[in-house]
Amino acid sequence: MNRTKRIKSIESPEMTGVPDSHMQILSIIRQIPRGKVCTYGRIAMLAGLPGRARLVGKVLRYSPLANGVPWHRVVNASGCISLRSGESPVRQKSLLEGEGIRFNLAHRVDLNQYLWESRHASKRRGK
DNA sequence: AGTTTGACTAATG
DNA sequence: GCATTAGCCAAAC
Repeated sequence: MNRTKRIKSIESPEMTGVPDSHMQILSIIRQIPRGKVCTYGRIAMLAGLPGRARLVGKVLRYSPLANGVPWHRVVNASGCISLRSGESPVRQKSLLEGEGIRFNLAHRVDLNQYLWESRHASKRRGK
């Protein structure tokens, strides 16, 4: 399957520069409900791109935030906010706190409590 | 065309 | 828990 191959011979001359993988990733992020977070790695996995966590970050960086994508609900595997240098994590933190998400003293969220696991799962995660 | 970089992560020590 | 390493891959040098 060609996930990075962009088809030139498509009916629409426009919008041919967006790889399928990016659309998949954005699609997953859009499903993160309010008050929950998801990790880069898990998003990649749900998008059918296991191991491509960095691609998720890249997509978010290049994607205009005007896409209705709840970018602020994406944190790293440690529950910390990962932001590009230059940007303050305060904004993302505020947005999450506004949804009822609490941060601990290490500025981390409790993934045990807030991680969105996409429908089913319901795996036993400690207590 | 080779190297570096990055909104990442799991595995080690 | 922190530092290092290795995998990852597309864009930027």
